Amino acid sequence: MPQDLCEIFRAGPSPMGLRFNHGTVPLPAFFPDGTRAVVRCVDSLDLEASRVPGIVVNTYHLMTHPGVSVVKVLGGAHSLMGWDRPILTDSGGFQVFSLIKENPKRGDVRVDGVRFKRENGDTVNLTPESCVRMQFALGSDAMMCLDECTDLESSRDACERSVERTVRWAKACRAEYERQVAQRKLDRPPLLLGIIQGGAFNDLRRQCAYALRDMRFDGYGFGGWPLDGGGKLDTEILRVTADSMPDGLPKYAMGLGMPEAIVACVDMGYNLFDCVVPTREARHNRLYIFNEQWERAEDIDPRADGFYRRLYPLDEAYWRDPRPLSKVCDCLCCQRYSRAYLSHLYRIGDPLAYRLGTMHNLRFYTQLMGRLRDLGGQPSALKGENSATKGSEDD
RNA sequence: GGAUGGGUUCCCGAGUGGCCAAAGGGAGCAGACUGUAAAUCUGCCGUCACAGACUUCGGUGGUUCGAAUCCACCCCCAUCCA
Repeated sequence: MPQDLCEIFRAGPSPMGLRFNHGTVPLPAFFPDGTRAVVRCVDSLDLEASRVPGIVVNTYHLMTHPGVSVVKVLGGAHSLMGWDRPILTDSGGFQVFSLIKENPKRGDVRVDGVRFKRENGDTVNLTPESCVRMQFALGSDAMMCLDECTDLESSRDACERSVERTVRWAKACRAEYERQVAQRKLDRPPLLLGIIQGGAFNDLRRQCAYALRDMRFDGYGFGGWPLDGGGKLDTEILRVTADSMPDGLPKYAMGLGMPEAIVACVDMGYNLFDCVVPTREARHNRLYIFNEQWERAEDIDPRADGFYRRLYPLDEAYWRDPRPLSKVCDCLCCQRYSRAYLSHLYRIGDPLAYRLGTMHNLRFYTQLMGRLRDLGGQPSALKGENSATKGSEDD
């Protein structure tokens, strides 16, 4: 069983980290989204410089461009991207939610999977089996089961159906996964994580979680959309779901989130995160900085009020500001350039602005995760370990 | 000196008699962004005592109930010919 790959939880009181085929990652960890095999505006050296421990890519989007077979021919996603740290592959289930529910013309959900309609008229099918096979072909370190997403507004009927499908698909994913592992004779197979649905209904969440636990996945994800229309987090449903996941395995809060949401989720037991916020917002003139009162990285306290704020580089206040974005940050931008220069780059829309901004926001997130580990409550950083620490974000 | 095409609100640029304070871009300003259809999207964008009024379409006169739109002259710009 791949269960023993999760050394984090085998190591007793001093856990080590989540072991992937491409390195061990101390938890809690944040993986930025590189949906289409690129974390937008930065390359893999930039990601390493930002101490990013791993990334998430998307099976559906890669199936569309450049095509899974292309990625496979090029040696998998790691080789394609020149990235040798862990890659988690998302299944594409979320795209049912974000693409098809927004616009039903883009496809439909069926009993045995999802049918996407491309703009050129082609249709592509995503089934639990094809989804798992593609994630193997991509060279995934950790793959997600195909699921059907709901949100807080979804009706009980819709959530029951989503749980029913998600569980059935999970079972099919599990079976296909076992077939692939046997067929490929893998001695170190990737991780396979199940996704818990159930919308805003506590009992459905538990029901889904327990059904998935029977399939003994290597970790569990909170699926769905735990935010209301105003962007407010439903902490109760997150907590109920976290509590229904087995301890000692990855608890992945998919798609979350804002810094304060991550802190709250870590306190609930979640230890793995991904989100587009740091990268997208860097491209949208929003940079994250820790409280400016703090002089050193060790001062950062993510549980303090006002532990961070957003800085808008276009703001006139920074046109002549010679200071770095943040005193406590060691990213390329903060080490080398002033707010004034960055502001100028944003104003003229130079791609360098987006690169530096993205690197900075990513470093903000990796620093945040590092501090959360240091301050405990969750398995702390892997310190002093030698060979397997290449995913570590710590200095 | 001659010919032709032009001069529109910060910029580019539609508009050739009323439905025009004037399309559409851009810039500017203000928001949004949470398993990325997102270097994107939304709103505002002549002035004011703001369900109304006032001032704008190179200038000055004129025609008309009514003109950015028609006429006359003038001033600029572009290209071409001498």
